[in-house]
Amino acid sequence: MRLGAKDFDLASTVESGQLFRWSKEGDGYRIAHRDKSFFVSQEGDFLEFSGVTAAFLTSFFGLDVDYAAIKRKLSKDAMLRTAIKAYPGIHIVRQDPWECTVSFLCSSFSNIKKIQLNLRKLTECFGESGAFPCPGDIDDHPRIKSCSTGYRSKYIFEANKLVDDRSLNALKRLPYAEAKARLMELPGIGEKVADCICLFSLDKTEAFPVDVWIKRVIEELYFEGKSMKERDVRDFAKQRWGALAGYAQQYLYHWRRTL
DNA sequence: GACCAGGATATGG
DNA sequence: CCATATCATGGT
Repeated sequence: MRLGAKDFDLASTVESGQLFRWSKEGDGYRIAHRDKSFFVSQEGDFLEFSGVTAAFLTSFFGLDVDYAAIKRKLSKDAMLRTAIKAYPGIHIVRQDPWECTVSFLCSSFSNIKKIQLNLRKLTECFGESGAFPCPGDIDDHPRIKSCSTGYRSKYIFEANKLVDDRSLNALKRLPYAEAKARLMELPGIGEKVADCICLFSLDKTEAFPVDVWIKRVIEELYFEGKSMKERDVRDFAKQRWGALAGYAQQYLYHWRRTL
């Protein structure tokens, strides 16, 4: 199937650290998410895809969002304009909240390769016929640990007992601050992980996850390399970009990492 | 508020 | 082969 995708870059969107269960396949990507597995490739302004509906893909990759308008506003910032020019087609994905939660519980003090390994093993270990396990299914602590999750295993084990799809999806209807506060009630979810879940699965575009890379790039571009507190980085982003802070984060993150 | 453990992988020397 | 860095959090 074929779908128009203007102002969208599949490669940088998939490879910008939002998604973990994907691999290159032929001239495109095989992407797994919850119970879905689909193939996508891009030729110019069109996506060639199979395994999901066009409606799913449109929502998943945010093809219904006016990125031209977002970039126009953010490009008033000279620093940000450079990052946007480097990868102008990056989109924020709309993930499933549960898979997103488990993914970023795995992410703490880790790296992308290892997170991918964790999620591959968790899916093999607890999932049914290749699908990502549902809330309630990841219920064996020693086996979670055997998925190379280390000290994060107890967080995954607890989160699996404490949430379900309905409660997580209900967070989409709450204001950002409330959704984030609810997520942070779960063990292992602090400010950074909560912001990732808000931005990548709950449509909270004002969320600004602060990791080592974002902290570094904000210090370099806006504060002459002087060391900042994470709290101050978040406050700066909120003040400067407001509801578009999440988009700014993604452009800056991918640009700085691929420098 | 600053420091530290905990667990595994990839990369560079 | 060893040293080092890695998309943080919770406890002290």
